[in-house]
Amino acid sequence: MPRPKSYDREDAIAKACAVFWEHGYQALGVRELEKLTGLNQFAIRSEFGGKEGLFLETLAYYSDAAITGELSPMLEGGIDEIVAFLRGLVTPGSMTASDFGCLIVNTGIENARVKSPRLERAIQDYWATLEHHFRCALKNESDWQNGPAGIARADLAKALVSAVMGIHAHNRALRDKTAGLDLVELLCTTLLNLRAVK
Amino acid sequence: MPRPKSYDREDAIAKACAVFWEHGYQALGVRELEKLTGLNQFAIRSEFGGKEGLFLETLAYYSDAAITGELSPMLEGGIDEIVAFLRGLVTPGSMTASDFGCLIVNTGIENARVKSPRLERAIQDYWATLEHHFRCALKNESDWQNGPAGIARADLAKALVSAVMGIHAHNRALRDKTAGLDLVELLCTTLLNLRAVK
DNA sequence: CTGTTTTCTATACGGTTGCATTGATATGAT
DNA sequence: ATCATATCAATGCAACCGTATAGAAAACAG
Repeated sequence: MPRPKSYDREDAIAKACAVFWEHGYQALGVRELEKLTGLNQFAIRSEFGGKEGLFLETLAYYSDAAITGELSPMLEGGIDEIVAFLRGLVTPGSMTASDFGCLIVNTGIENARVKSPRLERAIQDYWATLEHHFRCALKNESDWQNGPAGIARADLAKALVSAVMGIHAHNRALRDKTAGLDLVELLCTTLLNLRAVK
Repeated sequence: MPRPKSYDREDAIAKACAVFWEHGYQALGVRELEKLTGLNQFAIRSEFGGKEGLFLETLAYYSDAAITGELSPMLEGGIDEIVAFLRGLVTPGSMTASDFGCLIVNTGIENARVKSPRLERAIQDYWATLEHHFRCALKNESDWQNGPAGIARADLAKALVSAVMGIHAHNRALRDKTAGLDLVELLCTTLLNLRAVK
């Protein structure tokens, strides 16, 4: 029987997620990664397939947590659920509000250089999923195809995706998890108005 | 008399700006920087004070170009000028529309790790300037302090700053300078509506 | 042509990168 | 107790990092 592993896999990924979130992918060396996660170098290679492999698992872990924990109410909900999600982005204590922004946003900006196809796909999938959730909530809310001000549902969903990126980017740039608050409230007002005049 | 320099200072900064914009700050090595800008390593040290010095001049160059070339109309203009600026962010051919996003946004996300105080200040100054320009244009437009939907002018200006970050981040993440188009149009609609019911 | 000045090219430096290798170590089965 | 197995800590590797230094090269003054 083999020697037992000195780490808990899930726990290690959670720690890796936190440190990649804060420091970024390229900037974080393997040796620093060891110290911060409690993993040893051999484990990073054999268990995760090196630094990029660990990072990919981290992205999946982060995405799953966000989707099941924060996005999912929008699948069955409406504008109220969109509003709740948006407010969560700038609410201290919420999973999606962080001084370090969003791991996916950060990676999307980094990866324009790294150009890893695997990272690329993880990122695009996440944004497609977010857009899908917005679409669902907007569709659930009503049967309008074109809003009162000529706003198409599909376009509004895409616009919200850009806005979410901006809220996260602002939070990180200012190291303040509430930096994007004004955009959040503007969007909430717009969405609630949209329903009022529906 | 000294040996003449083999480079044009302004031209070198413009090239450095382009490559930092595309590849980021940390990710771009000095040797690669040499090749891409035509500068030699000695010049980077003696003329600009090393890699960070060159990058700071690059940030100043980028900021000045954006402020004088794209932001300034908002100082004397109104909502029309804000709309024109926002549309420029996703209009191919515009200086502020790029597959690589925005140098300041990218740096703001990188610098959460780099933690250089000099970079920090350049970034914060830029966003403060952008917010100021939005404020001016909104103030010029009318004398309302609180918009019809309870939107304060100062809050709207801050919201627009977050939105600009999001548009750039989306453009870069998708390597498509029009990715943020839907948010741009949503904001334009909101702004023009705001004026209509003023 | 010589001397002075500044930039140039080339090389060197210590430190870090991600990954690979090696021999010790810890487990349960036999 | 011995063995098989897989993980561990430690070290080595070539490549790169940003910077520093040294000698060659290019300009003009005298």
